[in-house]
Amino acid sequence: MSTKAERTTAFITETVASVFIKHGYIGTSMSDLTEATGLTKGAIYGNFENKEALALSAYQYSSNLLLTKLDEVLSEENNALAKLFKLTDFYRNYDSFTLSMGGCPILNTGVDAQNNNRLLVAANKEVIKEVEGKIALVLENGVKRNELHLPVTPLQFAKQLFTMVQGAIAMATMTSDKKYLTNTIAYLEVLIKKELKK
Amino acid sequence: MSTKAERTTAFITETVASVFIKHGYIGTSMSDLTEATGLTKGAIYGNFENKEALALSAYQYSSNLLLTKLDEVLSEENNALAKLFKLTDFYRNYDSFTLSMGGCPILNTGVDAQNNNRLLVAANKEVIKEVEGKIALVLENGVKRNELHLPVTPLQFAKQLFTMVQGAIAMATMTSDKKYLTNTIAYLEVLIKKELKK
DNA sequence: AAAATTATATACTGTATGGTATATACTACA
DNA sequence: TGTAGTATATACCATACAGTATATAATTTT
Repeated sequence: MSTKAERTTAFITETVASVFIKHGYIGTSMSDLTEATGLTKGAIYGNFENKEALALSAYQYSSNLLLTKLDEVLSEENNALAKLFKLTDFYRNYDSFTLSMGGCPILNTGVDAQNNNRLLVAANKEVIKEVEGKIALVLENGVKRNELHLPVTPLQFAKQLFTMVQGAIAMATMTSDKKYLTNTIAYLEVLIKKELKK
Repeated sequence: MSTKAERTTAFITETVASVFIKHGYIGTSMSDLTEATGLTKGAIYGNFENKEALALSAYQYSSNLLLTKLDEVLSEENNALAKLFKLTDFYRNYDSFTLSMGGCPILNTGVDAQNNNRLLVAANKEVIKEVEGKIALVLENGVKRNELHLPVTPLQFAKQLFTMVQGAIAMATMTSDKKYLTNTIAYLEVLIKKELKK
């Protein structure tokens, strides 16, 4: 079993993750973090070197939740097309998935940190690559197993798909209107049926 | 001609606009603004009630640059389809258009202000509506003049189009990779030819 | 259970923050 | 050109910021 200290470190990371996503790196103050955790600065600085290290740890925790969930969603089915529809299903209600996270970690961190924190930007780029890679892998295996055909390379199609999803997330976030998500997902499902189905 | 004071007010607004878009509302300090303008706090607070009023004025200036440009782009041609291709042409190099603005005012302000400034969020929602309205109007007139046909309502198609564009902007911004823009625009141009062309 | 170790709380840095009161410099009109 | 009015600069608030030194409390290990 883990030591008390390790559990405290994890507790801080998990607790502040949504605060950083909500208010951004600069927008989050140390007092926001002591308030959220119920701990003091001494406790926080005893577990993390500084605010930036904590923000990075928090981002890794949040993005990992997303990446793990995607793995889970994409492993529910065997057929590539079925996997893709599980994926669209997941993103149709992405707003409720990200509610407890404080928003979409990729979008919020990616935009907020752009001109403020290079480490977070770099980490976010890596996560985007991973997501695209997961989708591309599904497509690639689908082609190999002759379950679908693609108009472009797997990675290219994955990028295009994720771009549309991310656009829907951005619009839904900015307007507080879930319809952007539902409509885009509906469009994507038609697109998958039309373009990929053999 | 305008008075010196009016010109100073305009100068401050125009100068700080990109700073606010780059660093966000909270991420922008008064000293950032005095540095950018070369003026002192006395000058700034003599022209604006507070930081929030200045940020709002700056956002209105930035978003107006975009809205005006869109009007310009959409008035270059008469035919609806030609107008749409002028629009995709514009967004293909949107990154260079927004370079001097400090980024995309809609995306950056929309995401940054989400949990920090209600006024900016409201203003941004309004701008999104206006952009969608402009695109929808082109589509609507195109249908009326029998220049194209639509699978859905003009506003619905406009929203879907803008969502994809905004997704490309978000991805290009977060990854510093322009290909998201060029590829999405290429996709949209094919889509317009396939779906709307009579 | 006691001692050694580690983790957290308290109290405190120096600096930066948004904002203001007032003095000084400039502008615009007579 | 002189002067009233206005705009900007300076000097200053009180507060909040990230971060630290040290004291106290809790946890391990023996």
